[in-house]
Amino acid sequence: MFIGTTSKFPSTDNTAKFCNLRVPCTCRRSYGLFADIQLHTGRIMAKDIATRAENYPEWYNDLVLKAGLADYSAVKGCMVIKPYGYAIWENMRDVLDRRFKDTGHQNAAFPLLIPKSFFSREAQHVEGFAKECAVVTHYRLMNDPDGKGVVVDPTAKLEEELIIRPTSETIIWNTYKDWIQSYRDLPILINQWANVVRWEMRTRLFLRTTEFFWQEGHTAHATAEEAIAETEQMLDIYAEFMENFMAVPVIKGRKTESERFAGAVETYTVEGLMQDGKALQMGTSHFLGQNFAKAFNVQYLSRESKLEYVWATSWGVSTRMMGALVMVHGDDDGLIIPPRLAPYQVVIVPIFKNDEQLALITEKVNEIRKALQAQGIRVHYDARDNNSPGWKFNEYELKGVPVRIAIGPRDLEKGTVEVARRDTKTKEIWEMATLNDRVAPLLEEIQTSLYNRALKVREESSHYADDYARFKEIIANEGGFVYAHWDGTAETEAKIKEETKATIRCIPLDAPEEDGVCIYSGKPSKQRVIFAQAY
RNA sequence: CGGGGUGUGGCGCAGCCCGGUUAGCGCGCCUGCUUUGGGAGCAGGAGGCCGUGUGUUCGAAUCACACCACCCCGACCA
Repeated sequence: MFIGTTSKFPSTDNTAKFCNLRVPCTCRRSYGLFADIQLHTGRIMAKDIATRAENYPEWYNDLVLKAGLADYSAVKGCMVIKPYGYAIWENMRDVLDRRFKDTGHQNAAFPLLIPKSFFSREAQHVEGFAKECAVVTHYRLMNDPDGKGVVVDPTAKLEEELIIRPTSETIIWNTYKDWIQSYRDLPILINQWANVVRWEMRTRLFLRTTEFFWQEGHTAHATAEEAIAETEQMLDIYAEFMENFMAVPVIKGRKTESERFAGAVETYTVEGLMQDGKALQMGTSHFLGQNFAKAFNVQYLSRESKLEYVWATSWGVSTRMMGALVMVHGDDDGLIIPPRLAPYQVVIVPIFKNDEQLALITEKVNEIRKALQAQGIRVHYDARDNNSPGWKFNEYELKGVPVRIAIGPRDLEKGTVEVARRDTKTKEIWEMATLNDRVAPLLEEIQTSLYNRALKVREESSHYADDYARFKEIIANEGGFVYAHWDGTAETEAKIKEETKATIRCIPLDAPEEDGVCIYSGKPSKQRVIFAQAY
């Protein structure tokens, strides 16, 4: 399953064999797409989270809020990313940042505020972002002359209004203009980790918020070929990250003209499929051609002493990936964080009756913890005495910690521990002495298993449709990706969107050539594209 | 921007129709004791300008008007 890079964990042939102890009193109904059907027992739900089958959007919200990833803020459309959620984002960020640097990119920081006039330079770009820009018009407040509070000082109106960046192409190209004179200045390979603001009508935690965090890479090249290669390279890095670290299978493809980034010549995308059968665009990489170079007059002298416009790319992934992580792996008991991104890969819960017992257990745990940490495993020991072990078990399941180790007096006597894995909800007893050799392979096994499970769900939710009636039926009833022929026109795409709410997620890069006819217009087509309803 | 909903201790809610003791319940929190191998029990305790403003009234969480905020559903988007 892993494309490319070698595993951070030792490779595993030591597949842990878990006895399949079902937890009594679970009351979650299994979501239909999963094989491990659990019957609803009718008990009141202790965790008080919606099930996926009942109400998927509510389930998603419950998980984000109750697992402590994020919270609503006092500001409409904006959220607070809480420490546990931010820790996952940091792990994502660190992996990607390493990839970027390994491929020659450097980080930099550009202004949050962009002069309004910059936006009018590239026609497509303005059109795409005009409707969702926050505008700064004044620079000073004053005491309200009529009483309490403060008001905007009307005399402090800005000469030129400033836009809070919805993306940074304009300010960056305005800057690159001064950095580039000769082919010797190229390529410029820069990334920035930043927040951006897009004034959306409707928001959803992580998936669509007014302010969000992301990285945006902006590169300048001497040739179109080189810029296209960069665009593809970054798309590959995203896909590799999503599959190997997020354990989310993605499809790489090109966007149709109507779904393309405002100002791009070509937009590449990585598309994931969520458990409810809706698609999520998880990252994009754009070949910008010379559009921004021309708009900002960025030219260089070539080796042949000719003045040429530079070629550009931009690429980004955002905190939206957090939403994918929740929606692809979570179950009715809570999150399931893939080990490679989990802030805590292992949680150790002591079971004790008194301080003396706890002291003995802690002593043992410290040895275990130290040894695991020496292998680079992130271990959390929860010795709080204000929550029962059962409470902690549920809590860490909600938070999606991949592996839980419980140690009690009986274990101390016998030299054992109870090891539970989150993804399968199974437990078994291990010899304490074997932890060192078995935990890392187990984490790797979970990582692989999560990917395979997600891949299976995606495959089971992928359909072929050869006529429009069947197409509509799939979209309406089953959801998922629908591979279908399309005549290549924006009109057809728009009609289908209007009638079914499904859009063309991408024209997959690896799709075979295949003669067919458009499901809508009946006109000839040479390859299938992927339709789905999307977030 | 249209439609709907909700604002009451940290969280979740009841009370509002039909105005009238000290605004109540669950969770959480604090103290103590007993507990701890799948969300412990008992006892005691702390914590509220009932979203904001104006009005009606002897009296407003409750009635009227206005405002504000957030959430959900649609059109727009990563």
